[in-house]
Amino acid sequence: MARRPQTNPRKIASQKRSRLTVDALLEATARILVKDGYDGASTNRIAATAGVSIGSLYQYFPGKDALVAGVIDRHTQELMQVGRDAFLKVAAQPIDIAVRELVAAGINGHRVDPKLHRVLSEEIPRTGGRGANIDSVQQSGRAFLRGYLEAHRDEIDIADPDLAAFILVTTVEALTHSAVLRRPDFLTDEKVEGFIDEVARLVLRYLRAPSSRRRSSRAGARATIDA
Amino acid sequence: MARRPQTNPRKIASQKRSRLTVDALLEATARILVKDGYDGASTNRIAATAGVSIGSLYQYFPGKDALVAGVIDRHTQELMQVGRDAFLKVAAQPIDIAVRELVAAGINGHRVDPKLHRVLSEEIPRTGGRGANIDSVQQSGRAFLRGYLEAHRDEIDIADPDLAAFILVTTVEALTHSAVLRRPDFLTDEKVEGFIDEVARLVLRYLRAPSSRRRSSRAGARATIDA
Amino acid sequence: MARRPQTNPRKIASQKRSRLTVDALLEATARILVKDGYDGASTNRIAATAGVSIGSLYQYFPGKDALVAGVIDRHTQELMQVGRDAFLKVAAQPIDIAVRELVAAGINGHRVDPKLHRVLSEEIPRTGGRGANIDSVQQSGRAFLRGYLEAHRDEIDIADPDLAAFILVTTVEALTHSAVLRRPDFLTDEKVEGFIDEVARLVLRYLRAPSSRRRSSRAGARATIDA
Amino acid sequence: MARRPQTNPRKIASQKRSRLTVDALLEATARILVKDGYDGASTNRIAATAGVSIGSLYQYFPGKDALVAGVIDRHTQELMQVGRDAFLKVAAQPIDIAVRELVAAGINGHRVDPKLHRVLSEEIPRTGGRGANIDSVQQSGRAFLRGYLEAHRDEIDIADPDLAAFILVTTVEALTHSAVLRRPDFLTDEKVEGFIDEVARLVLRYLRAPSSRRRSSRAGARATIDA
DNA sequence: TATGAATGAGACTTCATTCAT
DNA sequence: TATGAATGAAGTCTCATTCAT
Repeated sequence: MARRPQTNPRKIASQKRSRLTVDALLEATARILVKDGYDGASTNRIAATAGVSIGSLYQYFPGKDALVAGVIDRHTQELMQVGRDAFLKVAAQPIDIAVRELVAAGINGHRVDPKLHRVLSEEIPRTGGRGANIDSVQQSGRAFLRGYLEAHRDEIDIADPDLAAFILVTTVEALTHSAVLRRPDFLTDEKVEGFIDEVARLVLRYLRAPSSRRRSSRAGARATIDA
Repeated sequence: MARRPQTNPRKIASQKRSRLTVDALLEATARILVKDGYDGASTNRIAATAGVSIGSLYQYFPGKDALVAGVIDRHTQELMQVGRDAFLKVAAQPIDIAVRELVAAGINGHRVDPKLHRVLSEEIPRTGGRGANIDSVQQSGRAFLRGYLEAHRDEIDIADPDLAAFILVTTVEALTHSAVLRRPDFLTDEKVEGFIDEVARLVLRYLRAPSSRRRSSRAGARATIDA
Repeated sequence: MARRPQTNPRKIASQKRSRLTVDALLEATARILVKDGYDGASTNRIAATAGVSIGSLYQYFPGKDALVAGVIDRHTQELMQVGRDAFLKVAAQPIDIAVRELVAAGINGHRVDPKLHRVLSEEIPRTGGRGANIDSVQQSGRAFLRGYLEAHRDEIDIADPDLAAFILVTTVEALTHSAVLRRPDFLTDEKVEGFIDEVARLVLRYLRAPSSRRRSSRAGARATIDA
Repeated sequence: MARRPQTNPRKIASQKRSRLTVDALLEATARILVKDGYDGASTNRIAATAGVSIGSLYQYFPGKDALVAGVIDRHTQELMQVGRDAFLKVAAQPIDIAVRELVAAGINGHRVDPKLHRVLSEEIPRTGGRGANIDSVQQSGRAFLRGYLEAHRDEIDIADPDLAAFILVTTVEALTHSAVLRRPDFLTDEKVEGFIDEVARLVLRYLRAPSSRRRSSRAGARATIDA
């Protein structure tokens, strides 16, 4: 009697609902993480903030760590997108242009959600190993960079691209990260260009073959640094 | 006559006992921190590991954070000692020599107790601001480095020593730290020299005035790098 | 059709469960308070006695004091009910009748749960001010009494009804309280009437205008006291 | 050699010292009790406040309760002294004079150290029974009063002196106590006389034989109340 | 599938008391 | 006799997780 044949739509509806619930939970987790840190984020609070019952939370996530991992994943995806875009953009550019662009991308990456980034990178690692982890961003960056360096190997003076990629990614990451956390004054509108220049200089001088004294870049604005 | 007043010795005796208790607690805290991270370190467990009653723990430390702060302090002292020694040693050396030495010191610093260092630098910031903190090591390094750079300013091509000090300390710290944690293969006996060379190269090329093309030391095997 | 939405019943069911838990906790608190006093009442013990987990206790009460306050509230409600009833009953009665009735009510009030009453009035004030408190019973009694006195002001010789109400309520409360605690012999069946007479005498002589020598009721056996 | 034969003085000295230590401890206990209540009074804190080591505290008192009992004793002695003095003073006085004096004494008793009195009478009883207890003051008062009533039995209209003594002592104690704690406005300089009058009136009307309409008192000041 | 009451291990902390020195 | 470091039972409370409805 009166069985509405809406099984399929219903399913879709519930799938949509699931998605919404999951999103709400991740959103709530991120918000709380930012506001009160890892320890402030209790599952009960996350559920409440998401407007979801604690029971439902456990229906979608096996536990607290899974929620945090989910947030890390989301954040990581965004950062990697920023990185990917930057590398795509500079793939064909000479190194002096490219380096500036990539350093700027590093800073921009840290602007996606700096507070969340701080919590995620400083408070999470915890008892080690398990779960998603922000390091994957660096791994991805390293891979892209190695590709770029190999493609431009005639412009640079590097023996071991693997080592160089490690050094550069680590360096740029650390400098932008550290600046965001400890020297935000370096990133004010009027000083940020100087900061980028300096970091780019560090990188360019490192990469550039001593002989290959500039020649490539088309003297664009400040893009050419007296390295 | 000649009855030496035993008041003082007695006091010293108890002071010694206190000292032992405190040391045992810090030692236990460090050990647990290394083994199970910040969250694994409960005051009960610390007391038990130290072979001390929980009451005694609270006689000397107002809580868990105070213990961790104590451990950070101890570790920080050691690191700063390594740094101080290195700077003293190279104060009068030309930059190419100095840089290698300092980079090596950076790595050595990370060898003091790498696991503890990891925990301390990755898991602690937590609830934020308060208390001792490993950043002070970098601050101290920055100060020393600024001093060195200013003393050797004719050898280098740096506009803003403050910025340069920030960049270099952050960079070297990050590279050695990252290598210890993520690329221990770079630090094996047969490869560590290559790693040091590469980092030194990064630093030297950054610092060196483009014109001041080497002239100083040619001595010391690999000490001079073709930067 | 006709599927009664079970949402509501379910909710009611859980509300019932909550109510049971809360009641069990208050009951346990009262029992322990009576048996071992305020300090004997730990949250753990209360939870255990109530057959409830400590977690549930904290779900409903923010802490020990809240439980005690809950017990006080319950007890207070009962006492005030006794008082209200008594005042209602005597509102239109002449003072000699009324006074006896009210004194009897005072004693009855103390019979509701004398041991609990003792603990509540002697051990609770503690850390002071905050929370429910047994004083409110006296306040309420004072208010009622002031009303009665004003309504019967032609029968009595009182200048300041506020002061008189304070004096009478305090006096009757103290006498019944003290008798319960320290002279239970005054309250045995064969002596209690004498005790009530005596207290009523104290009150009546105090209230009665020296001139208004009885005239009212002569009825009710011992109800009229030769005051 | 050179043994100073001061055994005796030394003993006295140490006895004196003991006395001082005990006093300091009781003093400290009282002070802390007043300032932070029973729960704020920890043995460690008492010892510290007294400038005595915790070990010494236990040399003189078997535990915390003993200290509190000591304080109660001291306070009790003072109160009883006030009571004794008052009864001595009025032993030969007619009741209207005597009652006023005694009520005043009740209030004065509460002025000895009201805060301490509050703590002692409201926070101490605890798990019951054991130790000194402020009730003894009332017992003593009851005894004195019974004596007075018997000596003046021709002035009064009381059947059972035991019951009357109980009623009066309880009443006066409760009224002064309650006024101190809850209606300090009744005890301001300009209102206290009115309060005493009213309480005296309560008492006198209760005691006085209906026929023995004043005659005794020598119309002293306000001493004669229109009862 | 959703709900939220219930659970209980375990974290942190205090404090009366003991005892070696 | 004094000292104060040490003890540890006991208390308060939180929070990840389960499970009956």
